[in-house]
Amino acid sequence: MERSLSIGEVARSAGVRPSALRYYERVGVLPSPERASGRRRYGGEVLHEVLRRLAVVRVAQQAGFTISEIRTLLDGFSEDTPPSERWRVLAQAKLPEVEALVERALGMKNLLERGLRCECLSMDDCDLIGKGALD
Amino acid sequence: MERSLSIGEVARSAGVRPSALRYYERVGVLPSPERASGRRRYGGEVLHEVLRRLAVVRVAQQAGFTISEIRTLLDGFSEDTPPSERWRVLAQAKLPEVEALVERALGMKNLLERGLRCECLSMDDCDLIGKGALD
DNA sequence: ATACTTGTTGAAGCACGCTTTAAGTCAAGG
DNA sequence: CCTTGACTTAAAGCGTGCTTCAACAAGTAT
Repeated sequence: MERSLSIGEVARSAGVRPSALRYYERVGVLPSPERASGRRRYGGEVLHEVLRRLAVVRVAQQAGFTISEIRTLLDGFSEDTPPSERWRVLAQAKLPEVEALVERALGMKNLLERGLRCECLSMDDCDLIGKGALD
Repeated sequence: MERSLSIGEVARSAGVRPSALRYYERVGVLPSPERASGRRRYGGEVLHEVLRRLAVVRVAQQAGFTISEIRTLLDGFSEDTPPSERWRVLAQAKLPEVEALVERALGMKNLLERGLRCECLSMDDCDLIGKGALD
Protein backbone atom coordinates (compact mmCIF):
# COMPACT_ATOMS: atom_id res chain seq x y z
CA MET A 1 0.00 0.00 0.00
CA GLU A 2 1.28 3.33 -1.15
CA ARG A 3 1.39 6.16 1.34
CA SER A 4 -0.65 9.09 0.21
CA LEU A 5 -1.43 12.54 1.55
CA SER A 6 -4.72 14.18 2.43
CA ILE A 7 -5.65 17.54 0.95
CA GLY A 8 -4.71 19.23 4.20
CA GLU A 9 -1.26 17.68 4.17
CA VAL A 10 -0.60 18.63 0.57
CA ALA A 11 -1.86 22.12 1.30
CA ARG A 12 0.42 22.51 4.28
CA SER A 13 3.45 21.19 2.48
CA ALA A 14 2.79 23.48 -0.46
CA GLY A 15 1.92 26.49 1.64
CA VAL A 16 -1.58 27.03 0.29
CA ARG A 17 -5.05 26.46 1.71
CA PRO A 18 -7.06 23.35 0.97
CA SER A 19 -9.70 25.57 -0.61
CA ALA A 20 -7.11 26.76 -3.10
CA LEU A 21 -6.29 23.18 -4.07
CA ARG A 22 -9.96 22.40 -4.60
CA TYR A 23 -10.28 25.58 -6.64
CA TYR A 24 -7.27 24.72 -8.81
CA GLU A 25 -8.69 21.30 -9.39
CA ARG A 26 -12.07 22.71 -10.36
CA VAL A 27 -10.61 25.11 -12.91
CA GLY A 28 -8.37 22.48 -14.41
CA VAL A 29 -4.97 23.55 -13.15
CA LEU A 30 -4.55 20.44 -11.01
CA PRO A 31 -5.52 16.86 -11.83
CA SER A 32 -8.36 15.23 -9.94
CA PRO A 33 -6.84 12.70 -7.53
CA GLU A 34 -8.46 9.42 -6.53
CA ARG A 35 -11.02 9.52 -3.74
CA ALA A 36 -11.05 7.20 -0.75
CA SER A 37 -14.46 7.40 0.92
CA GLY A 38 -15.02 10.56 -1.01
CA ARG A 39 -11.80 12.19 0.14
CA ARG A 40 -8.93 13.17 -2.09
CA ARG A 41 -5.82 11.03 -1.72
CA TYR A 42 -2.64 12.37 -3.24
CA GLY A 43 -0.05 9.67 -3.82
CA GLY A 44 2.58 8.43 -6.23
CA GLU A 45 2.68 10.09 -9.61
CA VAL A 46 -0.34 12.29 -8.95
CA LEU A 47 1.26 13.75 -5.86
CA HIS A 48 4.41 14.47 -7.78
CA GLU A 49 2.48 16.07 -10.60
CA VAL A 50 0.44 18.18 -8.22
CA LEU A 51 3.53 19.53 -6.49
CA ARG A 52 5.22 20.20 -9.81
CA ARG A 53 2.19 22.12 -11.01
CA LEU A 54 1.88 24.06 -7.80
CA ALA A 55 5.48 25.18 -8.19
CA VAL A 56 4.68 26.41 -11.70
CA VAL A 57 1.54 28.15 -10.45
CA ARG A 58 3.58 30.01 -7.87
CA VAL A 59 6.18 31.35 -10.28
CA ALA A 60 3.66 32.10 -12.97
CA GLN A 61 1.55 34.07 -10.52
CA GLN A 62 4.58 36.03 -9.41
CA ALA A 63 5.14 36.82 -13.06
CA GLY A 64 1.62 38.18 -13.33
CA PHE A 65 -0.05 35.38 -15.23
CA THR A 66 -3.74 34.75 -14.66
CA ILE A 67 -5.13 31.34 -13.85
CA SER A 68 -6.32 30.92 -17.37
CA GLU A 69 -2.89 31.73 -18.74
CA ILE A 70 -1.36 29.28 -16.30
CA ARG A 71 -3.73 26.63 -17.58
CA THR A 72 -2.44 27.35 -21.06
CA LEU A 73 1.14 27.23 -19.84
CA LEU A 74 0.51 23.81 -18.33
CA ASP A 75 -1.78 22.19 -20.85
CA GLY A 76 -2.09 24.40 -23.89
CA PHE A 77 0.84 23.08 -25.89
CA SER A 78 1.70 19.87 -27.65
CA GLU A 79 3.38 17.56 -25.20
CA ASP A 80 6.78 17.78 -26.79
CA THR A 81 6.96 21.54 -26.42
CA PRO A 82 9.66 22.25 -23.82
CA PRO A 83 8.81 24.49 -20.87
CA SER A 84 11.25 27.14 -22.02
CA GLU A 85 9.32 27.58 -25.22
CA ARG A 86 5.92 27.53 -23.56
CA TRP A 87 7.09 30.25 -21.24
CA ARG A 88 8.58 32.27 -24.07
CA VAL A 89 5.34 32.32 -25.99
CA LEU A 90 3.27 33.44 -23.04
CA ALA A 91 5.85 35.77 -21.58
CA GLN A 92 6.23 37.64 -24.82
CA ALA A 93 2.51 38.27 -24.85
CA LYS A 94 2.54 39.27 -21.20
CA LEU A 95 5.51 41.59 -21.22
CA PRO A 96 3.86 44.67 -22.74
CA GLU A 97 1.05 44.33 -20.27
CA VAL A 98 3.45 44.19 -17.34
CA GLU A 99 5.51 47.03 -18.72
CA ALA A 100 2.33 49.10 -18.89
CA LEU A 101 1.69 48.22 -15.29
CA VAL A 102 5.18 49.37 -14.32
CA GLU A 103 4.56 52.65 -16.12
CA ARG A 104 1.22 53.18 -14.45
CA ALA A 105 2.72 52.49 -11.07
CA LEU A 106 5.64 54.83 -11.68
CA GLY A 107 3.17 57.46 -12.83
CA MET A 108 1.26 57.12 -9.59
CA LYS A 109 4.42 57.42 -7.55
CA ASN A 110 5.46 60.48 -9.48
CA LEU A 111 2.10 62.14 -9.08
CA LEU A 112 2.02 61.44 -5.36
CA GLU A 113 5.47 62.92 -4.93
CA ARG A 114 4.75 65.98 -7.01
CA GLY A 115 1.74 66.52 -4.78
CA LEU A 116 3.92 66.31 -1.70
CA ARG A 117 5.85 69.28 -2.99
CA CYS A 118 2.72 71.20 -3.88
CA GLU A 119 1.92 74.43 -2.08
CA CYS A 120 -1.43 75.24 -3.63
CA LEU A 121 -3.95 76.87 -1.36
CA SER A 122 -6.89 76.15 -3.62
CA MET A 123 -7.64 73.12 -5.74
CA ASP A 124 -8.48 75.33 -8.69
CA ASP A 125 -5.01 76.81 -8.89
CA CYS A 126 -3.15 73.55 -8.54
CA ASP A 127 -1.25 72.63 -11.66
CA LEU A 128 -1.69 68.97 -10.82
CA ILE A 129 -5.40 69.29 -11.25
CA GLY A 130 -5.61 72.06 -13.80
CA LYS A 131 -7.57 70.71 -16.75
CA GLY A 132 -5.46 67.74 -17.73
CA ALA A 133 -2.15 69.60 -17.49
CA LEU A 134 -0.64 66.55 -15.88
CA ASP A 135 -0.56 64.12 -18.76
CA MET B 1 -33.49 81.90 -15.39
CA GLU B 2 -30.19 80.18 -14.94
CA ARG B 3 -29.03 77.80 -17.61
CA SER B 4 -28.27 74.40 -16.24
CA LEU B 5 -26.99 71.14 -17.66
CA SER B 6 -28.51 67.67 -17.73
CA ILE B 7 -26.55 64.69 -16.44
CA GLY B 8 -25.75 63.68 -20.00
CA GLU B 9 -24.31 67.09 -20.78
CA VAL B 10 -22.20 67.17 -17.65
CA ALA B 11 -21.01 63.65 -18.38
CA ARG B 12 -20.01 64.52 -21.91
CA SER B 13 -18.20 67.67 -20.89
CA ALA B 14 -16.35 65.81 -18.16
CA GLY B 15 -15.60 62.76 -20.25
CA VAL B 16 -17.35 60.24 -18.03
CA ARG B 17 -20.55 58.26 -18.31
CA PRO B 18 -23.78 59.37 -16.69
CA SER B 19 -23.76 56.16 -14.69
CA ALA B 20 -20.43 57.21 -13.18
CA LEU B 21 -21.90 60.55 -12.11
CA ARG B 22 -24.83 58.79 -10.44
CA TYR B 23 -22.44 56.42 -8.79
CA TYR B 24 -20.23 59.24 -7.47
CA GLU B 25 -23.29 60.98 -6.13
CA ARG B 26 -24.48 57.82 -4.41
CA VAL B 27 -21.17 57.22 -2.68
CA GLY B 28 -20.86 60.83 -1.58
CA VAL B 29 -18.13 62.07 -3.89
CA LEU B 30 -20.46 64.47 -5.69
CA PRO B 31 -23.22 66.65 -4.24
CA SER B 32 -26.83 65.86 -5.03
CA PRO B 33 -28.07 68.50 -7.48
CA GLU B 34 -31.63 69.80 -7.59
CA ARG B 35 -34.18 67.78 -9.51
CA ALA B 36 -36.59 69.19 -12.08
CA SER B 37 -39.35 66.66 -12.67
CA GLY B 38 -37.13 64.09 -11.06
CA ARG B 39 -34.15 64.84 -13.27
CA ARG B 40 -30.84 66.20 -12.11
CA ARG B 41 -30.14 69.78 -13.11
CA TYR B 42 -26.58 71.00 -12.73
CA GLY B 43 -26.34 74.76 -12.60
CA GLY B 44 -24.58 77.66 -10.94
CA GLU B 45 -22.46 76.83 -7.95
CA VAL B 46 -23.35 73.15 -7.95
CA LEU B 47 -22.17 72.75 -11.52
CA HIS B 48 -18.93 74.43 -10.67
CA GLU B 49 -18.46 72.28 -7.60
CA VAL B 50 -19.20 69.11 -9.54
CA LEU B 51 -16.65 69.92 -12.20
CA ARG B 52 -14.07 70.85 -9.59
CA ARG B 53 -14.62 67.57 -7.80
CA LEU B 54 -14.50 65.56 -11.00
CA ALA B 55 -11.11 67.09 -11.75
CA VAL B 56 -9.89 66.02 -8.33
CA VAL B 57 -11.33 62.54 -8.83
CA ARG B 58 -9.41 62.18 -12.07
CA VAL B 59 -6.03 63.13 -10.64
CA ALA B 60 -6.55 61.20 -7.45
CA GLN B 61 -7.46 58.09 -9.41
CA GLN B 62 -4.35 58.45 -11.53
CA ALA B 63 -2.40 58.61 -8.30
CA GLY B 64 -3.94 55.32 -7.21
CA PHE B 65 -6.39 56.56 -4.60
CA THR B 66 -9.57 54.57 -4.04
CA ILE B 67 -13.01 56.14 -4.05
CA SER B 68 -13.11 56.08 -0.30
CA GLU B 69 -9.77 57.83 -0.05
CA ILE B 70 -10.98 60.41 -2.55
CA ARG B 71 -14.00 61.02 -0.37
CA THR B 72 -11.64 61.69 2.51
CA LEU B 73 -9.54 63.95 0.34
CA LEU B 74 -12.62 65.97 -0.54
CA ASP B 75 -14.59 65.98 2.69
CA GLY B 76 -12.52 64.44 5.45
CA PHE B 77 -10.74 67.54 6.66
CA SER B 78 -11.72 70.71 8.45
CA GLU B 79 -12.75 73.27 5.89
CA ASP B 80 -9.74 75.48 6.42
CA THR B 81 -7.29 72.73 5.60
CA PRO B 82 -5.65 73.66 2.29
CA PRO B 83 -5.63 71.12 -0.55
CA SER B 84 -1.86 70.82 -0.43
CA GLU B 85 -2.02 69.58 3.14
CA ARG B 86 -4.93 67.23 2.51
CA TRP B 87 -2.98 65.71 -0.33
CA ARG B 88 0.17 65.46 1.74
CA VAL B 89 -1.54 63.50 4.46
CA LEU B 90 -3.12 61.02 2.12
CA ALA B 91 -0.18 60.78 -0.26
CA GLN B 92 2.21 59.96 2.52
CA ALA B 93 0.00 57.08 3.52
CA LYS B 94 -0.36 55.95 -0.07
CA LEU B 95 3.26 56.15 -1.14
CA PRO B 96 4.53 52.93 0.45
CA GLU B 97 1.62 51.09 -1.10
CA VAL B 98 2.40 52.44 -4.53
CA GLU B 99 6.09 51.79 -4.10
CA ALA B 100 5.26 48.20 -3.27
CA LEU B 101 3.21 48.05 -6.44
CA VAL B 102 6.14 49.35 -8.45
CA GLU B 103 8.35 46.67 -6.93
CA ARG B 104 5.86 43.93 -7.63
CA ALA B 105 5.54 45.07 -11.21
CA LEU B 106 9.29 45.27 -11.69
CA GLY B 107 9.58 41.80 -10.18
CA MET B 108 7.10 40.47 -12.70
CA LYS B 109 8.95 42.08 -15.56
CA ASN B 110 12.23 40.67 -14.33
CA LEU B 111 10.83 37.19 -13.96
CA LEU B 112 9.26 37.27 -17.41
CA GLU B 113 12.56 38.35 -18.94
CA ARG B 114 14.60 35.81 -17.07
CA GLY B 115 12.21 33.21 -18.42
CA LEU B 116 12.74 34.45 -21.96
CA ARG B 117 16.41 33.60 -21.60
CA CYS B 118 15.69 30.22 -20.06
CA GLU B 119 16.74 27.07 -21.90
CA CYS B 120 15.35 24.44 -19.56
CA LEU B 121 13.97 21.34 -21.19
CA SER B 122 12.07 20.22 -18.12
CA MET B 123 10.17 22.23 -15.56
CA ASP B 124 11.84 20.35 -12.76
CA ASP B 125 15.30 21.50 -13.71
CA CYS B 126 14.40 25.12 -14.21
CA ASP B 127 16.01 27.39 -11.67
CA LEU B 128 13.09 29.76 -11.96
CA ILE B 129 10.80 27.15 -10.52
CA GLY B 130 13.17 25.19 -8.36
CA LYS B 131 11.69 25.15 -4.87
CA GLY B 132 11.53 28.84 -4.12
CA ALA B 133 15.00 29.56 -5.48
CA LEU B 134 13.62 32.68 -7.09
CA ASP B 135 12.87 34.82 -4.11
C1' DA C 1 -21.12 5.54 22.07
C1' DT C 2 -19.79 10.13 21.28
C1' DA C 3 -17.34 14.04 20.32
C1' DC C 4 -13.79 16.10 17.51
C1' DT C 5 -11.32 16.78 13.36
C1' DT C 6 -11.05 16.76 8.75
C1' DG C 7 -12.98 16.11 4.78
C1' DT C 8 -17.00 16.51 0.90
C1' DT C 9 -20.18 19.44 -2.30
C1' DG C 10 -22.48 23.49 -4.42
C1' DA C 11 -23.45 28.08 -3.86
C1' DA C 12 -22.64 32.40 -2.27
C1' DG C 13 -19.48 36.13 -0.74
C1' DC C 14 -15.58 39.56 -1.00
C1' DA C 15 -13.06 43.67 -2.95
C1' DC C 16 -13.58 47.66 -6.38
C1' DG C 17 -15.53 50.82 -9.51
C1' DC C 18 -18.48 51.20 -12.15
C1' DT C 19 -22.05 49.32 -15.95
C1' DT C 20 -26.14 47.22 -17.16
C1' DT C 21 -30.84 45.86 -16.70
C1' DA C 22 -35.66 46.33 -15.61
C1' DA C 23 -39.47 48.99 -15.21
C1' DG C 24 -41.18 53.27 -15.30
C1' DT C 25 -41.54 58.83 -16.05
C1' DC C 26 -41.44 62.93 -18.68
C1' DA C 27 -40.98 66.53 -22.43
C1' DA C 28 -40.50 67.69 -27.07
C1' DG C 29 -41.22 66.73 -32.06
C1' DG C 30 -44.00 64.95 -35.96
C1' DC D 1 -51.78 61.35 -30.07
C1' DC D 2 -47.89 58.87 -30.01
C1' DT D 3 -43.17 57.79 -30.66
C1' DT D 4 -38.54 58.86 -29.45
C1' DG D 5 -34.91 59.83 -26.45
C1' DA D 6 -33.02 61.06 -22.26
C1' DC D 7 -33.80 60.49 -17.81
C1' DT D 8 -35.22 58.08 -12.93
C1' DT D 9 -34.58 54.17 -9.33
C1' DA D 10 -33.08 49.82 -7.11
C1' DA D 11 -30.83 45.81 -7.90
C1' DA D 12 -27.96 42.79 -10.17
C1' DG D 13 -23.74 41.86 -12.93
C1' DC D 14 -18.68 41.86 -14.18
C1' DG D 15 -13.73 40.18 -13.55
C1' DT D 16 -10.30 37.69 -10.62
C1' DG D 17 -8.85 34.30 -7.31
C1' DC D 18 -9.93 32.43 -4.07
C1' DT D 19 -12.63 31.94 0.83
C1' DT D 20 -16.52 30.95 3.38
C1' DC D 21 -20.84 28.90 4.40
C1' DA D 22 -24.26 25.26 4.92
C1' DA D 23 -25.24 20.68 5.44
C1' DC D 24 -23.50 16.47 5.70
C1' DA D 25 -20.04 12.16 6.01
C1' DA D 26 -16.39 9.52 7.87
C1' DG D 27 -12.21 8.31 10.51
C1' DT D 28 -9.96 8.83 15.15
C1' DA D 29 -9.65 9.61 20.10
C1' DT D 30 -11.79 9.18 24.57
